[in-house]
Amino acid sequence: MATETQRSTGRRRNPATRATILATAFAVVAELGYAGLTIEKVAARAGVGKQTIYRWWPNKGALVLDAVLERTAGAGPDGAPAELPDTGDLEADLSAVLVATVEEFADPDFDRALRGLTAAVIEDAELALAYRERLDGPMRELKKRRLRRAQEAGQLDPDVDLDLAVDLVFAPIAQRWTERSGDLTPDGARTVVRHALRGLAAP
Amino acid sequence: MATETQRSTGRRRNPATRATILATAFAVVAELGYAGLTIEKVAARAGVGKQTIYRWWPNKGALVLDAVLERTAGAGPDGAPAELPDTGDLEADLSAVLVATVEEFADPDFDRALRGLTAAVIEDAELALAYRERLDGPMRELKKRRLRRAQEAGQLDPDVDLDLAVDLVFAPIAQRWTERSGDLTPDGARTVVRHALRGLAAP
DNA sequence: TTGAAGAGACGAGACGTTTCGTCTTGACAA
DNA sequence: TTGTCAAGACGAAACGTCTCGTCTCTTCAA
Repeated sequence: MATETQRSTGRRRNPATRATILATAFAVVAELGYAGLTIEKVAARAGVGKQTIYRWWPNKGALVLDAVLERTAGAGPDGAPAELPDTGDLEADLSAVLVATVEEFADPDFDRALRGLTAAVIEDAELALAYRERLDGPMRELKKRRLRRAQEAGQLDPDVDLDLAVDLVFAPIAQRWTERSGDLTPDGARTVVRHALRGLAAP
Repeated sequence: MATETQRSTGRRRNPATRATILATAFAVVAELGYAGLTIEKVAARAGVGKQTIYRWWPNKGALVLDAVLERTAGAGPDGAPAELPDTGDLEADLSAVLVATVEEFADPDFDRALRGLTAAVIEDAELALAYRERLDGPMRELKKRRLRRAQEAGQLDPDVDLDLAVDLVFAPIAQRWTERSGDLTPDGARTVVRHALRGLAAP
């Protein structure tokens, strides 16, 4: 999946081609959805041979994962933001993160691309592993770090499992997004954080 | 989607054929996943003409929704269970429901079928609407009814929105299932309920 | 009361189209 | 010499539409 660093003889891989393919894949999945995305379509639009795609990505899912990753990684300076905000006010910090997430979902391109990736991840266990390791995992780690500091500061139940805490804070909004079961508003996000934290507070 | 009650001339729809198609569709999606499910495959296995499927279902998604619905509906006597348990102990009642959900997910057939449906729902807004109206909505209504009684009994913050409360209690486990981000255990389910209810308790 | 006429469901499968993933070719860069 | 690249041919599979002949069921006139 394009993460090898092997030195070898022969012509080297063209990074511009890789970038073009990923940008095109993102555009296609944003426009037509995951089901509507076709390797042939991406190849044609990117002005690239099909084999050039098949050489580097085993299937649609891997391609879309890389395409989304390329976009979200662009948020931070060298990959991902190194740390979540920490002003000492846990509720405000988590609200800021969740509100930012809600605003990302409001972008139709990002919404459709992420929907495509999520649909693929649900069915494909192998892709789900790659997704966890490269997208969800790092983000979850940041959340856990922030919560751990709060826990050490006595703002959180010291016995609570941090993975559970992350789920309690972030899953309700994520779930609402996948199932389209309600509006996604900044206010709603803040209310979720308030109640979740109340449930996780030190006794 | 087979809910019309129009009287008309001509041969009537055969309920046995409908049942066979839905059972076959469930089996196929359980075995091969949503991406692996093909109308042709269902038709062949069910011993049915393709047109007989296309006549009644516009696409894969609608077919799988009906197939899953047919199964889950079989749980209750005349459709769905009319009410969630209400022993007066809110935490125990909700834990029982969530533990039952976790156990359903442990059935590989049900797991894969529901994964297929969820994958389709994420991408298809129209199918998502049908899913909400026929599967998620009725279940959510039961949950809200149970929570409303608790609210009236003073066990819950009277100002909290019931939809938010449902999400806070049930989304963490659901999210963990879709993303395969952790084990699904009865104990984990009970812990989620405990903390979620603490966050929703009357102040 | 009956029985022909019509409407629509059904199984079977042919049809043109699209996409799949593999493979080949010739140019080109390390 | 080795590997990347664009281009596209290739057979297999599934798509969704259609036509066919058979079968039930309703309607209506005799």
